[in-house]
Amino acid sequence: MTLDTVLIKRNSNFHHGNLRQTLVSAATNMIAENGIESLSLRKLAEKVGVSRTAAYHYFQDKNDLLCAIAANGFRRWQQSLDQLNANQLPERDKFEQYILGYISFATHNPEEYELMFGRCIWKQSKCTPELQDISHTTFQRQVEMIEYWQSIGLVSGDSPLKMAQVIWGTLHGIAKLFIDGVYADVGRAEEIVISALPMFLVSKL
Amino acid sequence: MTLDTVLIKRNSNFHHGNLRQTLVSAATNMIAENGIESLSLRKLAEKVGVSRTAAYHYFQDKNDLLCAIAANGFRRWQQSLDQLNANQLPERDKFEQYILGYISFATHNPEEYELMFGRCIWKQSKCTPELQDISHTTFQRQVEMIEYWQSIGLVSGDSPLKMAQVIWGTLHGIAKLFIDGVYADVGRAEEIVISALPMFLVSKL
DNA sequence: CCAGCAATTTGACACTGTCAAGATTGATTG
DNA sequence: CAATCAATCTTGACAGTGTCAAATTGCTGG
Repeated sequence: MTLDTVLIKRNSNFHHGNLRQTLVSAATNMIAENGIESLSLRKLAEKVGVSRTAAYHYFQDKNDLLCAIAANGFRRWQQSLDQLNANQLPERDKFEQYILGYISFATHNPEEYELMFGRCIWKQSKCTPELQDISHTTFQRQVEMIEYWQSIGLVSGDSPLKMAQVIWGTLHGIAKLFIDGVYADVGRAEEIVISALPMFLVSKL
Repeated sequence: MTLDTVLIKRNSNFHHGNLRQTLVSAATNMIAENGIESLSLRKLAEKVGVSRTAAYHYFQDKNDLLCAIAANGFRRWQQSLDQLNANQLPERDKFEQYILGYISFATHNPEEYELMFGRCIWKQSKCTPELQDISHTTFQRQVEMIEYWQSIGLVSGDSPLKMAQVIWGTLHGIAKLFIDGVYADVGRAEEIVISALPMFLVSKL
């Protein structure tokens, strides 16, 4: 059976075949448009053309669905990191790209970002093993990047872990304050983060 | 009519007299205990001993109530700032106290803090004029403090506004990542913010 | 003691997440 | 080819939720 026949069959079904994937991406869209607060499983089901409770065969919970969306976000962010590391830029530029990329990712996908780093998901038991895995891995990678930039004398600070935590904190804070509209008169969050960049460097150039 | 008779009368009523204040403080407690998500107007009403919709005579909305709680939080935080500025400490120590105080306030009142800086309230129309006022004032005061610390050569950076935004971003980010449990293995958020402190200073002492 | 006024309650509605049980589907056998 | 089967999806139901309109209560001045 070829891929084509699979697709044709799926289209001819009046139930979906790949409901899980469909639900996740539809939910991601709805969240991006109207905010995470206003996502209801029922509206989602209607949009996808399926009954209210269909999602419960693929997700334990509403929270479970949200975790899947967040996990997707982490995968996308990891791809960005891969791409960055594949570049042949000078390390100083890589660091700058990393910082700008982080802010750009956060401000262009604010709702998904909130899902990735908002309390609801990280805390306690409300976190899928899948999400726990990928988020942990992602943070580990970022620590290693900072560690490397410190080892070549680019980034300052003594403990790599602490420095990674500070840098991440700064990026997260600026991103969130910007997203939430607290920096009322700032056009792009990049303006702020660029002025923060020298703080992290050994030589302020 | 003395204060006593007022209180006696209020107690003898089986309706409350000062429902508004009662509602705000009860809601603040409930939020502190079980999180902002799980606050419902109906449970709040039951706790206060009043009917489901009583709150609607003092607040337009549930959101309006939340704004009142947030505004209270800002008032408390401003008092902390007053107290700090009244001290006769060296400025370098004041700056440190400011930073530690911010983190301490945020981590000890996580839910209230979320209300003060979470998207739901700042953004767009979902913000009471009262809240808008006091939050604006508070930020203004913090900018002035940073401005002063820059003018005496303590804090680095060229634009005071930008530096205030960066510092605030860093504090906010570290506070939030800590509150949300992202710094899995960190005991106190102060550990991290203390290692970030030198970044802001002209001389790294 | 009663009219009027403000504070509070009751009733109602549309929405939400979630569960248990039933119905439908496409695939797999005899 | 037809009948069965397991997976997939749907229907019905329930307890919550925020919020509005209308009814009710309690207090105060005449």
